Amino acid sequence: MPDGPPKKPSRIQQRNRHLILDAALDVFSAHGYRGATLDQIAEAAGLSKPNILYYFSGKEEIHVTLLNQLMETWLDPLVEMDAMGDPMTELLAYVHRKLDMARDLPRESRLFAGEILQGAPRMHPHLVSDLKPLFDEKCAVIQGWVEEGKLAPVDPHHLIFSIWSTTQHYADFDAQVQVLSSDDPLEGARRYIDTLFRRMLSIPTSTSQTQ
Amino acid sequence: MPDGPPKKPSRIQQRNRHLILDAALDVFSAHGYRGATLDQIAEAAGLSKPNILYYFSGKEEIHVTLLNQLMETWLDPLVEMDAMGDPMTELLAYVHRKLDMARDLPRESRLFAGEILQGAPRMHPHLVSDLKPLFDEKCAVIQGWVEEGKLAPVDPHHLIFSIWSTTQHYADFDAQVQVLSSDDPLEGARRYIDTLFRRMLSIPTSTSQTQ
DNA sequence: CCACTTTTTGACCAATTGGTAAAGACACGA
DNA sequence: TCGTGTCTTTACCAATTGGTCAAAAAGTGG
Repeated sequence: MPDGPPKKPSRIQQRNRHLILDAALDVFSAHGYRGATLDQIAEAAGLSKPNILYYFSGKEEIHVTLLNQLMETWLDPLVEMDAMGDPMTELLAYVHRKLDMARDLPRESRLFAGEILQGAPRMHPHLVSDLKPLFDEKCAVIQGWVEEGKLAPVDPHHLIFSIWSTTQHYADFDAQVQVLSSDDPLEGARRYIDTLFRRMLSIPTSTSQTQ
Repeated sequence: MPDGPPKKPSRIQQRNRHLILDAALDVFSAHGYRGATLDQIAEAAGLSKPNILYYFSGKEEIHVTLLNQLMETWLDPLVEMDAMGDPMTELLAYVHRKLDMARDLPRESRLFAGEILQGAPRMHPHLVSDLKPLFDEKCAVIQGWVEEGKLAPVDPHHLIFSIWSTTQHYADFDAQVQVLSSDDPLEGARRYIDTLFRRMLSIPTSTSQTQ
């Protein structure tokens, strides 16, 4: 059963789909799935509502499309962590890449957070098929580093959880961070988080540690 | 202009208001403010929709009531951190109290997270009037501990942010944590987070540290 | 048992919202 | 210029949803 000619998308299609997805990212990340309306997305995109539905079959397809695109971007920093590199260097570089993402892609971070917060109704399959294998693989890498004595003893699973949570916090809880910070928090965050994981993962130099 | 007799709430009023708020906490934390419907809340509470509106003037009042109640509970662990106690003990006890809350009150954690994620539209005043002063006060306490040499040098603001994010992560991102964990993650989390902040805050024993 | 207050319900409404149908505007190659 | 397929809009639903209202039903004190 042939699929028919795939038909490359026209210039206009590319432009409008991109317009819609960008507008939808704004709206979904600000109000959540249920809180977002097609009218809001249409207005933000500068198109009419039926026109939106000419490019996407419905609200859900827009949301799913965003989530799919996001997954790739989201996993990339972890993918880049190299088992062959220096453990401390690789892990700290990963932390900094995640912090860069919280700074540069806060809408994406909030979209992801909102989806997970509500039980990942649309993303659960992706978590199992894409995230889980990568997560397991990188946990094994870290475990290897620990066993080689290149890192202080640490549970890789929770280490990664804490990297995610501390970095994404600055995007997801921005409203709170803004209230509590006088100057731009991101610079301080960078120094603090670097120190946090450096102290967590450093092998004690010498002397006996208490207990 | 007298306020009239305050009229203590009847037994029935207390019971039904409590039923409604508990049901609303379920629904709001699972679907967010916009995603929740009065019908869902009514069904979860075992009451009819008009009956709900007999006890609360509208959807928003229910939400605001929950948020107000929550604020007290939420700040309590931080309030209990005692400037007179031993710094490391106090901070680690605070971390463990926060982790207890993520375990025992996940609905509350998600309600709070959802509100902040969407820019704290209803809670912003509370953040400024309640959270900010407490936060500043406790930051000063921690700063004092650092200056006394009782803790390793650390930015108190980001330290608290990282305590919040690492602990609440287990409630807010539970859907993700569940996918990635084989056994119950909370026990491992407790050990990991304890170690994380212990290493972060410990004064180096002796010897020179590299760099 | 009776008056009186509190609680509960069924019927209803206006606004919002996701989505459709069909006609019209537009682009573009022959 | 014309015709054909692409894109856009206008007008319109049906369902959902927050909320109202008046009347019925339960409590409650005397």
